[in-house]
Amino acid sequence: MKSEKISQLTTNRLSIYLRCLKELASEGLTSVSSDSLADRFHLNSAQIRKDLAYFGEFGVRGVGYDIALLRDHIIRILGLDRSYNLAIIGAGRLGSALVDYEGLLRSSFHVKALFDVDPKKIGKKVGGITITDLKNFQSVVKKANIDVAVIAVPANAAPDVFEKIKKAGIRAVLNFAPVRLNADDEMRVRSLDVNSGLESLSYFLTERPQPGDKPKPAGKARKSAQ
Amino acid sequence: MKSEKISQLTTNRLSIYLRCLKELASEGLTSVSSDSLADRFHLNSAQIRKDLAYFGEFGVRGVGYDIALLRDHIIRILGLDRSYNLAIIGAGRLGSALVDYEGLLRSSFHVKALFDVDPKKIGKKVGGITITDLKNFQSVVKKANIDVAVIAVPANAAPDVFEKIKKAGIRAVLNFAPVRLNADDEMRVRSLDVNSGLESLSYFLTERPQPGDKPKPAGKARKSAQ
DNA sequence: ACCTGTGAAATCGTTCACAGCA
DNA sequence: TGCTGTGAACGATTTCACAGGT
Repeated sequence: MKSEKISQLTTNRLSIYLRCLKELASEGLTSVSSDSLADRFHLNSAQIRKDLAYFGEFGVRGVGYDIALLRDHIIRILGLDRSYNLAIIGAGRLGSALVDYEGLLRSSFHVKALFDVDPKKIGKKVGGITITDLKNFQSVVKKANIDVAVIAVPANAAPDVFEKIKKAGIRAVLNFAPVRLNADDEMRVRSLDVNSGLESLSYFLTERPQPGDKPKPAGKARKSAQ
Repeated sequence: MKSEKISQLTTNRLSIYLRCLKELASEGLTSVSSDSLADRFHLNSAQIRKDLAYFGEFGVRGVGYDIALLRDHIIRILGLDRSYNLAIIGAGRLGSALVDYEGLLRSSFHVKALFDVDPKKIGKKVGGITITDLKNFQSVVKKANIDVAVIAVPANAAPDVFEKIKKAGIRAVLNFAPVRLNADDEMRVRSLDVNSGLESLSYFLTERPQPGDKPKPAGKARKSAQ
């Protein structure tokens, strides 16, 4: 508990716990122990306790956690007790889908701007948001007080867009393009990348006969079949 | 080296290395050292070497790695040298966007079926794929030899859809719904969850004054201010 | 009796540093 | 000399197991 650094693994799990607590709350439950929470959602109870302990003592020994209370604590810890303005770059199918994604409606995140470079799209509306020319990115971002940029453009356009985001001083990026974006320490990029997801599934489906009967030497021409 | 278990972190990085190698190859380069690869893409060269070493000796001491060769090795390791049939469940904006997502076009993954429950959608086409009634899931999955299911339905529908996927014997799932799906060991679920992504950004943006000056005891009523 | 919070142990992952090959 | 492959050191994360509240 001292002022240690909190690992990202921990905060990602807080996000999961929050979702679980919301589900329990919606069932009308009021209290839960780390064990029952773990059983129900396939988590580890010691880890739940440890994760929470980094931030305070939210439970009562012998009793468990008050669901509503713990939920609100996690909301505060994650910074979800305020609202964030999003800008989406790329008004293709994905970008448009995000504008009125149901999950965003009840959340702390609100789409305030949608950009594209296609003159045929600029000026049109998607879910109440007018598509703006990417040329005006910087000024619109300032005016709308954007906190988070969402990259929903094709891979080849993503690096340029990322530079624009950097220049505009936006510190948080959600990236859907299948590219590596090199962020400095001032920024945080989260990539939700369909390809990586599928590739990891591919590895899982590839039943390796043995994970360790590998080909041997490298070299360009096999020295001889011998 | 020995038949150790390969960590998921390693295979995820292979996916990244693959992307990097493709980029280098497209620039006409033929050879690269772990150091230059690391510099260029902000990776760690020792880690690259170690990750690769789990699967074989792909490099040449004093020289480096042959880009095309290493790329092909990783493709084989990840099981990307064959093709996979996808079924997408949910023909909303997200599901439809995925059907002709550019990233999928040049990949090993091919959308073979698209399901929905909405009678108004069933029978219509999206990017060459006819939307099928979810009722026929099991039989269509068998006929089309589906390897991977993609969940693109609202959160409340996701658990039922997941059960259907399980019953149909599909072992790999890409989940876009913001819910926890409890997979057994036979299955692998990868969740690409917009909400978790945003919540992790939210934590990052929440400048904690000190990560460790927490509230203290819990308990319902403070015993006294004393 | 029950359940949290937490040191200590165990496990897992990363980085170092260098032997050995081209 | 240059760069890989790899034990060994280090660091991070998870799990155990129990002291201490209620």
